[in-house]
Amino acid sequence: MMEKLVGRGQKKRLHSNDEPRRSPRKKIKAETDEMIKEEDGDASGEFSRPIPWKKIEAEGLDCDYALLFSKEEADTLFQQLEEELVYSTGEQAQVQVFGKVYNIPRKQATYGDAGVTYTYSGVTRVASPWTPTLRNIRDKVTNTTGRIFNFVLINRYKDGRDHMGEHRDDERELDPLWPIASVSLGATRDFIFRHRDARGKQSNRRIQPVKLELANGSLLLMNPPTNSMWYHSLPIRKKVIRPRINLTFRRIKLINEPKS
DNA sequence: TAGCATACATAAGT
DNA sequence: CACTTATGTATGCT
Repeated sequence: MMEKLVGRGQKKRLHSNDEPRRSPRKKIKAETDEMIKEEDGDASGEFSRPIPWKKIEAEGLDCDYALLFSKEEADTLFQQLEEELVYSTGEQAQVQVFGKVYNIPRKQATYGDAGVTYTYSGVTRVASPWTPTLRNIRDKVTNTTGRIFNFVLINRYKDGRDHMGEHRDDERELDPLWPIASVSLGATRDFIFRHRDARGKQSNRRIQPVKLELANGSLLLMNPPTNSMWYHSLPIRKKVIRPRINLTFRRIKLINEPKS
């Protein structure tokens, strides 16, 4: 149970087949340098603020990454959320997988506009009303991306043992043409994408996984068709001892008039 | 080495 | 009926 911690270069492990460092200050890492392009604050673009974005691309994968909050801002937001948020308990904190019931290895909460619901592994959750801090973060994301979101799924990982298995966010109630905006607060965690055709034993395709570090105060935009082509996961990292709160802002289609 | 990371087999319901 | 997501186990890496 106890950690032996002692920081032995946690960051380096992401570079497995290492090459000479061409850009030592990169805040995120991918398998190849080609996947990441600097897009330093082109304010003439569709984004309203000159934040340095990084583009992460692979076959069918399209993400934008930026540091949205300073460390001080992020730490404050984290503490405010720790006081404000109420996480699911009881049955709402369990998942039924293949007939077996498991406790979710993390904590979850759902907030959003009135009337929005979200179904995850057969369990429907109702969005609680936005809290002040969530509104702040949501508005910052909207101002930065030009996108409006009506829902946020929050996952809290108390340490590196809390995790999330490989999955796609491709629920039917999600607008497939809308990006998902993922805000990270607290401990840095590894984040792994795997192409859907590169899973399992007998997949002919050898598409390398894309590995990122999601830092305190960062925003990761997952643009279509990333979420249908790639699975993602937040793997166990036993050396991580601090908590992380992740907020994934989404657009949920209102299910008033479902198509038969 | 011991411990960690990763890949895969596996569970039964929709 | 293809797909689901967490756990357990095997194996490789450092």
